[in-house]
Amino acid sequence: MSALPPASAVQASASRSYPTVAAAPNYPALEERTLAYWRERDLFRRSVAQRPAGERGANEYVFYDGPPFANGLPHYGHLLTGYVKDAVPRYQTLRGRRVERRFGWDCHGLPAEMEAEKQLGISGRAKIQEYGIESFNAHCRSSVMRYTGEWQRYVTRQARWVDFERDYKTMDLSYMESVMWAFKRLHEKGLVYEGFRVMPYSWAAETPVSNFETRIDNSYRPRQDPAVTVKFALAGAGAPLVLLAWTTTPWTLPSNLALAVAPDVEYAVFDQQGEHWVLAAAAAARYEKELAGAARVGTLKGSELVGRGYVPLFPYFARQARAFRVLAGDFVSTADGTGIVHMAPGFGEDDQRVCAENGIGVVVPVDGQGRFTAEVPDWQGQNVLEANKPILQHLKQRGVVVRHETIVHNYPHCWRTDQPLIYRALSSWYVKVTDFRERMVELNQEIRWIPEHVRDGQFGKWLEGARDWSISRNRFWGSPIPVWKSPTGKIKVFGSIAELERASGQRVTDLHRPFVDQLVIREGGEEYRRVEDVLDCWFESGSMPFAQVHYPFENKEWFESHFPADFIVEYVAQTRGWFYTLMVLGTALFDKPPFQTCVCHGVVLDESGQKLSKKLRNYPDPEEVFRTLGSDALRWFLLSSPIVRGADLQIDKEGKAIGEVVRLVLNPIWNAYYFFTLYANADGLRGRLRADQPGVLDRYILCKLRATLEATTASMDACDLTGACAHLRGFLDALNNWWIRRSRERFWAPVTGDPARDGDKQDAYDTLYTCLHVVCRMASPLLPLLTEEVYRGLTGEESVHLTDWPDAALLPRDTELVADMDRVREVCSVALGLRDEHKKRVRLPLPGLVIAGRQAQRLPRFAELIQDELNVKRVDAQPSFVDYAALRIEVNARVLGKRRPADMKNVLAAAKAGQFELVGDVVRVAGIELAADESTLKLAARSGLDGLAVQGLASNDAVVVLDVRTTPELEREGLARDLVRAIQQARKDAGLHVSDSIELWIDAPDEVRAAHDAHAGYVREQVLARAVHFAAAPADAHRAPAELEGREVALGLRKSS
RNA sequence: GGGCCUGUAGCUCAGUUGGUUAGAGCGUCCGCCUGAUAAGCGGGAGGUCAUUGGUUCAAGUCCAACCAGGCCCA
Repeated sequence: MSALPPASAVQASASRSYPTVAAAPNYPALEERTLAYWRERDLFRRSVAQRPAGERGANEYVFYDGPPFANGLPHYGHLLTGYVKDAVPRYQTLRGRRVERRFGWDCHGLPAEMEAEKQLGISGRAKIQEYGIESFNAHCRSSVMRYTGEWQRYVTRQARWVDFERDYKTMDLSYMESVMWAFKRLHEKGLVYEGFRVMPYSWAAETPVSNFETRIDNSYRPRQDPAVTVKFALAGAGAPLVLLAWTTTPWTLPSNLALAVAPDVEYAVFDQQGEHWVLAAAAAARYEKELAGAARVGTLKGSELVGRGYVPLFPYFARQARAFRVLAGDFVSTADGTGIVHMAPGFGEDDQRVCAENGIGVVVPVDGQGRFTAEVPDWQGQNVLEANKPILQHLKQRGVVVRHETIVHNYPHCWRTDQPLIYRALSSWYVKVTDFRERMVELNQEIRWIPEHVRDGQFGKWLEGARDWSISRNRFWGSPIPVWKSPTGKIKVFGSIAELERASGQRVTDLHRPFVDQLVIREGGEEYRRVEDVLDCWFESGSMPFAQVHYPFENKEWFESHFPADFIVEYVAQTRGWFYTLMVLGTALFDKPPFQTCVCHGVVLDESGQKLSKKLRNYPDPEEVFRTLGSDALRWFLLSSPIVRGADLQIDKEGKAIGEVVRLVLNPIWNAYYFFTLYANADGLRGRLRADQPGVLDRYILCKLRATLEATTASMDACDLTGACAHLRGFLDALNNWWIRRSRERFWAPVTGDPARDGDKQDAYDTLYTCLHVVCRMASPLLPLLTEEVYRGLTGEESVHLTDWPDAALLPRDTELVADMDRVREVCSVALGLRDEHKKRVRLPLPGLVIAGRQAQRLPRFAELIQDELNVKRVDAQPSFVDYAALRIEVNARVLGKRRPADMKNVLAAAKAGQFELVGDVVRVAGIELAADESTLKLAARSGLDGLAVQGLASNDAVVVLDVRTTPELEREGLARDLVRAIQQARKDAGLHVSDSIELWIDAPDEVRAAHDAHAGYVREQVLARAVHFAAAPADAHRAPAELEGREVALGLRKSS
């Protein structure tokens, strides 16, 4: 295998085993080097290429890229999605799968058009037509790709591997042809129709928006609107009955054609100065003021009102057939308003439906820009929302307004123009989603959602309530609706360019408007012209599984083996967007769920829970984070947080939390690597990949490594990146803060030639090497840049991303050892606590430690380790702790609870109070004899013994007894260690290398000299002193004053040759 | 009005099929340690597990109601 030296090892000398590693690396610089290296080596492509696709793609892991719209710069949300889109495929690649990753661009749609309008300084459909659709679309085409360079830079910098060259664009001719095909297939299946229906409409953008476009991206915002109650006078004989109706859209009153009541609701009649006002009895309390002085004179069921005619409020549509009657409405509630609903079928969904059921037609006296038409001459040309005021004024003058107030409610706004939407009847093309809704609900059960609740919650519920999807937009920049109409209303639908060319007799090289509009089809003496609309761009994003490969015109087999996707990811709101449109088209066209695993991540918020906003600048600049902390830190920060499981994530403005990742994750890996190379180079040794080391410490960490690997594998298999991060961090702690700490001396032990000692040294190298080797591969999807640097430095191989995921079977499994060692760590922790409490510094040796308890017998093999860690002269184990502590009984509630539930209260209370009998092995509590597995004997509390410090373990089944009685010899030894420590610090301050020998001067009180003399060999060996002088240091030596337990010491040292 | 999610230490979050004394990281204070580690270790302070009821021998955990926040839908 060819192996260039890693970038950081350019100056590595031949005699060294490993590159010279910086103690404190500049991560961003390191990342830039690695990115350049990947590029030079074409590693992404090769990492994909080296994995076989398998028979009909059997070995492929299929990933779909949700197309972003490149009209703005990427923000944290995109970066997060990008990290997930990268980490999962990297993992699967290491697992041996082939994972193609093609970048996609969303090009069509309103955002592009709005941007173009802004740039061209024109606004509105009329202006665009005046400007020319051809030039307008040409402008869209170029402006839509404006930020692609920026995107590519961000995506590359975040170390996301994705193919920008074989990308797909929704505006490509091949893509659009596939979309056209999809439309025709739906039409053939009878799933497309043209209808005249009320839908959300943006008068500012002059286009309808689909029901789910209004739901994405928080388009509902508080808005102030008038809320008025107006009087409708019932026609006919008898007392003048007046119905009170409530509305927040006074501008729809001129189009009123009916009133609706709930048939089962009780309506009250009040006599108000001769008029008989009618409103729901439940609503009367809300009108206390208006009804002041009015007497309730009667009660009517809603059904009694149904069918009654009333006097039109306005003259405009007074002659409308069957209109101006009271209808029964199933949607009428008394929760707000009067329980009587004014109906304008042109401007409300319920209104239209109920009116249609009662044979009342639709009137829409409002034009495309939201202005009244000539049908309402009094306000002709006025924007309907602005007309609210004059209309109200007019009605007030006529005395029909009972109440006028202002309310603030959540109202949908156009996501592009920020203007309030209106509801308005329009002609539009629909996908008959309601026809196969049930099937979508079924297929949804086959999808694994992360988080799980999305399946039956947000997404499942949405599917159950799915409505027909309006897919036409009367705009310009988009895929055309491939429908041609004749003057007599006959239609032709085309599903390919070839069909279109045949029918029109013209070459077709572009499906965009206006070219496609010029194609006229003459047949049967009629001229067919295309309906003007273009497709909702969401139809195109939902088409990406097949349109990206120009299916079915090309790549038929490919598509069939690459649908559905194994994995997709986007933020959770895409349940209304991309996830949904994929589902609709996947079900309608192929009767399959379009993806098998879907990760829905949450939203990145600032530290106070606000959405990130460019205006507020309430988040750290991503580029700045890349420049100062690096991409891996940001990646880990995001992937390790619950945001990947759908929760929200708060990010502080300074990016402190990202900096912590450097300290807590990156540095530990780097430091272990640094430590390894430092000594390996000094010793001229290399580490080997092996796992049969006999020492308990090595075996422990290798077992721990295996457990970590197994857990991480399971997490990654489940796309649980957060879990994987947690497992890895746990391991790093054990490796750095236990294994390395306990093993340091093995590394700096001199090479002796004695096989036993040298073998242990090699074991240490091999263990650390193996751990790092496995960690790098395991962490490579989560820290692709850092692990690349470390892995290459360690192995000399080309790339960690070309290797395989480690095999757990090659590592030892010994759960008992792991449990024992974790217990040893706890013993040490407790003993250090005792030392602290008794003010016995660790450098001061203590005579001994006793571990007492049933499990203690397992600990002798760790005695040396403990002795070393705690600086005690001996470690003993005792099977029973009765000599050191009182006992109490701990009831195993789970077990006993099953057998004697009713007695639990008494037993537990007695046990807690320490009331129990112990006869031999039999425990009796509160008169009940407990079986062996129903209780455990534990320590009650620590009890001090003379000269002994005692403390129980957290499990309370063993006790640590530290002998804290010191002797003059021990004090001397402690002092000698203090001396060594001071000299080591001086060495470090003098800038000496760990292997430099020194000449040493000590100017110190007699006690220090005595301590030194008693341990002279130890001191000299520890500090690599060739000679020690008890005198003041010469002028050319490095001098260091020190204080040893209150004694002033003047040290001097000089590197000796 | 409805659905989904969340509410646990100053902050960010874990908390198994209900089981006795609710944890971690960060921050903070004190101490220790330091030939890899702008690091590490030990300890202290910091909690009415949002609230209220219920089920149960036993509730952070299950149920109901309610409050607050987020998302989604009316």
